[in-house]
Amino acid sequence: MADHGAKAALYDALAESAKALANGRRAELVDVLAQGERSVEDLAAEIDQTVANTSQHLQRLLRSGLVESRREGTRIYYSLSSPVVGDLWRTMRRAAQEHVAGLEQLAADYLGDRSKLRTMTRDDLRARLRAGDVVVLDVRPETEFAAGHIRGAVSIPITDLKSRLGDIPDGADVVAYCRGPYCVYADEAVRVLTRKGVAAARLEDGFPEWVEARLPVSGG
Amino acid sequence: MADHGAKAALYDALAESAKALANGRRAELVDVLAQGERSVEDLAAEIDQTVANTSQHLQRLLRSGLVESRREGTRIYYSLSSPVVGDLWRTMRRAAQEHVAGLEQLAADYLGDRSKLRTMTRDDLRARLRAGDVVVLDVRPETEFAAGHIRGAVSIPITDLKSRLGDIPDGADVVAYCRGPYCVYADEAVRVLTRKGVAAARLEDGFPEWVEARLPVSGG
DNA sequence: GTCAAATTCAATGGTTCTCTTGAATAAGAC
DNA sequence: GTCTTATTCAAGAGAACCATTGAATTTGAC
Repeated sequence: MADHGAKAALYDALAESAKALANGRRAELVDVLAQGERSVEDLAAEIDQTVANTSQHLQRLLRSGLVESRREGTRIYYSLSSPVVGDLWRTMRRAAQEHVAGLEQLAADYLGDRSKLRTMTRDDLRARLRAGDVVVLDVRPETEFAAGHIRGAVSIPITDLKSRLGDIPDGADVVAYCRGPYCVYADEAVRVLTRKGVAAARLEDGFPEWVEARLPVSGG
Repeated sequence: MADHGAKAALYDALAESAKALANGRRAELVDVLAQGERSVEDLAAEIDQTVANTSQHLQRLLRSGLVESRREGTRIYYSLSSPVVGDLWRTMRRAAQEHVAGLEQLAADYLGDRSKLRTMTRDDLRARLRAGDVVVLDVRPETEFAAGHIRGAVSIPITDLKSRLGDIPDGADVVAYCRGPYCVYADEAVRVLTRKGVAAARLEDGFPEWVEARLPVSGG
């Protein structure tokens, strides 16, 4: 290596994108931002941190170039700079899933017992959608649905589900989805629906993965 | 969020895979390991660090699960745990390329002026290989070639290139490749060949990307 | 202009990271 | 057993990271 300084500097810079995501709180932020843009206050509530701390994490992401911001009146909205950032987050999650010790236990601690929840793969759902014999339920907040959703899906935010059970046709077979594989909303929805006697399954992963697989979407 | 502790712990664990790569030296290590297993001493030389420091970085990678090790006599060989790790490294690099400020300059500082080097995409090379009118030159060290290479490629390590120019048929159109888009070997090869009057281009990226694209390989 | 709301800034303390140094281990050769 | 080689361990100093706190800034409403 003739000139190690230059090589080191280059690889340090390449590692910057990993550094930006090398923190649980920032990972949470990117996970939410993968659903669409959000204000600082909103994000702070999502990751259960103070606004000041959230702001600092966002600025770190901003400096790394992985996110962008725009001002609208007194609010500032952050969003992912490009789809590559979502790819990075998902790949990173996949690597952790496969290799990080103890991850399954932590997932179980947070999500509860998933073994009794029926799940469905993207391909299965795609086929069922073609056949038209399934109700696809988007249980994310309304704004995320508006920013983009699985084509043919119906929006009932998880917060409204109990009061809007009447919206679901009798005898329907429901598939619920939300933000991704570690999002609790779809799990919760399946539990609620099953208790009410509605046949329900959870899509294995969420909307961003559906987009990544180039399956049909609406909105946004 | 009912139980933020569990969510935070889960996302901290997901961020572990990013933390493992959130360091320039470890990025260099993974880049080399993507070519095949290596001993600690060997890796230390590659990244121009002390053996002790290299060992500590390797153990960090080991703890994260991204790499594995095996003992052979007095040597210990490290390797990537799975292809997902290579995916992660490449995705991370792509994200940095697209978003990290100043990266191009740092690349130029390390690699020198590439503007005069003819380049070729994977698809181009694939077509030329089918046509059979090109000599593909693997300029990585012999052991990396042995661990796997582009089908039909010839091995002339960059260190031997000047003394083995006779091995290259007269009038050949040469495409050189090495470890990846930030590897200097192929650049150097193209410069040497061009100076000697041999028509030469550099494959845009290296062997791991060729494998990732599921293009034909031999060996390993 | 004043006031309120959303966000950022600046300073602090505790934790983790990173490189260095020199000693300790493990395996093979003799 | 001794010696050599490859690797790891242990301790320490300086830097970077992260959550907290309270003040400062920016914008819009009035």
